[in-house]
Amino acid sequence: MAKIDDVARLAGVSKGTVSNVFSQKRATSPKVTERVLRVSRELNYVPNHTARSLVTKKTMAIGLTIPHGNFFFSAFHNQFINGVILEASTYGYRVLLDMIAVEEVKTPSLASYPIDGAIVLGPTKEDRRIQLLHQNQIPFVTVGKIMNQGIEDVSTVNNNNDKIIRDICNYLISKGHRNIMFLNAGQQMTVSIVRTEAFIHALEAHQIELQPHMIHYKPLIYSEEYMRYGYDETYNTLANLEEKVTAIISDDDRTAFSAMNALKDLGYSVPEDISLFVICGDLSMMHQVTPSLTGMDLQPSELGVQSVKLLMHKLSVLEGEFTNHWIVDSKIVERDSCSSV
Amino acid sequence: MAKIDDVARLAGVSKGTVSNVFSQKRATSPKVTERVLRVSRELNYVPNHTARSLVTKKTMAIGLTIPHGNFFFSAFHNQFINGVILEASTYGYRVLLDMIAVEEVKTPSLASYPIDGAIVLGPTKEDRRIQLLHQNQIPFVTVGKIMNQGIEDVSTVNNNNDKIIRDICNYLISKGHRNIMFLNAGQQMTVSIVRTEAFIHALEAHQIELQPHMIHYKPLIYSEEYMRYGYDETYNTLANLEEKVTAIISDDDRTAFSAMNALKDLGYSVPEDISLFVICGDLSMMHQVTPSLTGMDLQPSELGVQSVKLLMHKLSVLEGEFTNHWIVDSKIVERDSCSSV
DNA sequence: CTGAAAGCGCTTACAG
DNA sequence: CTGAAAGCGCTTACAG
Repeated sequence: MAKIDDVARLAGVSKGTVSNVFSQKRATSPKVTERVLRVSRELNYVPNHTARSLVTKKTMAIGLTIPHGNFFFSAFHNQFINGVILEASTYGYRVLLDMIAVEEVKTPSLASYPIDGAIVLGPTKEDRRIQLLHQNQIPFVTVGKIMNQGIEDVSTVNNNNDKIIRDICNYLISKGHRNIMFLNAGQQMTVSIVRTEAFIHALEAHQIELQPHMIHYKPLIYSEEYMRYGYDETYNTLANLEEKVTAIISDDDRTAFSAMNALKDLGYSVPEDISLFVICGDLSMMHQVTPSLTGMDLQPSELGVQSVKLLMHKLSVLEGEFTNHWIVDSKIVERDSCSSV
Repeated sequence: MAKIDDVARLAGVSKGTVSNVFSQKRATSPKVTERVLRVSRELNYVPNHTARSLVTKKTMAIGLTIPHGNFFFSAFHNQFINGVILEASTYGYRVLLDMIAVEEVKTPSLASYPIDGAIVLGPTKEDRRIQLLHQNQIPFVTVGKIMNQGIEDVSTVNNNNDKIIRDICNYLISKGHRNIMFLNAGQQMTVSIVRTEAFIHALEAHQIELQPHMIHYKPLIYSEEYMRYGYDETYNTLANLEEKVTAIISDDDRTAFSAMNALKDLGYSVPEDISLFVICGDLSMMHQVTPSLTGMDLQPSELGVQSVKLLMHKLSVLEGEFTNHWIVDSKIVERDSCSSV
């Protein structure tokens, strides 16, 4: 690989000048620019990214930290990541994918983390990733609320999960449902905690008392229960509960399908006997299946874009004012899986 | 951030020694090791990754290049990426996600690409990404066959797509199907080309002549047709074709759902009237829906693991012999969507 | 087992 | 607009 000295020598200029034609930080005369570029092309020269990083102290990469161990990509995450990559590339940033154990204390890494900033997906209570980032003074933004971290003023991009659950509950209650089962996300995620509170409040607002066994949490991904989540909860709850459940709120499409299977085995059909609402599902899945599934549009791609934007502000690559807490809109998309009782 | 000089001074040793206790490349006495480690902890010191990279000429990152523009993560890709990340972390490697335009000639990047090697997902004919990698002398392995690249001896990890299609066809033909429609992947992908050939051969082997309009290709992702792929092809073909289609092979679960919607609108049911086979779908989706979908297990996670292993061999981090072409097994998983005619 | 010194390939004040 | 020189924070022969 040709290096800057080779180009400088052959073009008859100094290294500094070669550097400038590539970085564009100082103007170079047209003649010199053209000559340097030509020589560079001949030698197949391209500035060494690492050497540049060492002096600029920028890696031009952001980390996307995905909770490892209790997580699996869903359509939501796919779209989110698409948004992140596309937006990051706008600023010349690349995306480093990283799974960090949320809880286990691993042996500290042997070297500093080669990123300028990070995006933390799906924070949990007392999330270790956040502690690590904070400790290493790496700017970051979380996608989702943080809790119990003892860190001030963390930048966050998020849906309004409180409002989402209230909207869903009001939607179902307005259709006459009063016995609503909630298949929530994993218990360790802060989003689940927010949702549960909102769920209880929404019911209370309509004088509905929360029945036991009406809120369930997604098991850890590698557990035996994981693959049966949705089915077991639905089957057991509907088979045993005194009061009849008439609506189910499901965290994602997979869980919804699983629940529908249980309903089928119990002899119920959707939406005639039971209404089904999916919070976070693949749009094309949701409308392709029968019945098509009513759900929320969370704008995952927009969440990705906004989290990159916020991070770029923190890294001062984006100028101007910004809010530390950005909310991405969401709205109900009605399809065929919810009906009135 | 503390640097190696600070630690060396405070611990009363040379920088070289500090370097050695962290890199473990040369032994250090217990006393010195302990002292250096203690000081490092006090100063919150961790070796600078970039500085190290500059001299070792290793970034300890591999790139995962995803075709941009005509691509969307599916469950297959999720599991694949999971395999890649997990296996890569075994060797201390991180994964840089990258979407490179497959065809457009973008302005050349302003700096070298900070990866030691790359994995190319879903190669197309005359794939630009492969040319770029080859040109920049970055070791890479493709997941999928390459065609028309003019490059010798490219390392490849792949399913045996020829065998997969033959197996599927034989499976369907053994159930009496002779009019089989094939909803293939995107036309530009090499996998589609291999599959189409195999499809034709499999039919020929049973003296079945390929009817027109029996092979379709997935449109580019941002096209208007994309969202209707599966539905339109199924509807139009079944409504207009003289001979009745009795089985459909679908590239993925999304397309299968789409096709099922068309079948419903046409008054056909699966598997009574039409059999449906999914090549590459989300296992949990496949068995959660009704009817559960018969399909192939492609072992995407294993594909990810093996492509990292092969790349590590090329980077000489893994010793010993290796084959340049690794095939990952696949097998039919029977569920409820295929029946005999 | 340890140290002193050169060097990895750039960028960046500084000077002109 | 350009150049000479120092320096980014490490690792690595070389020597002992």
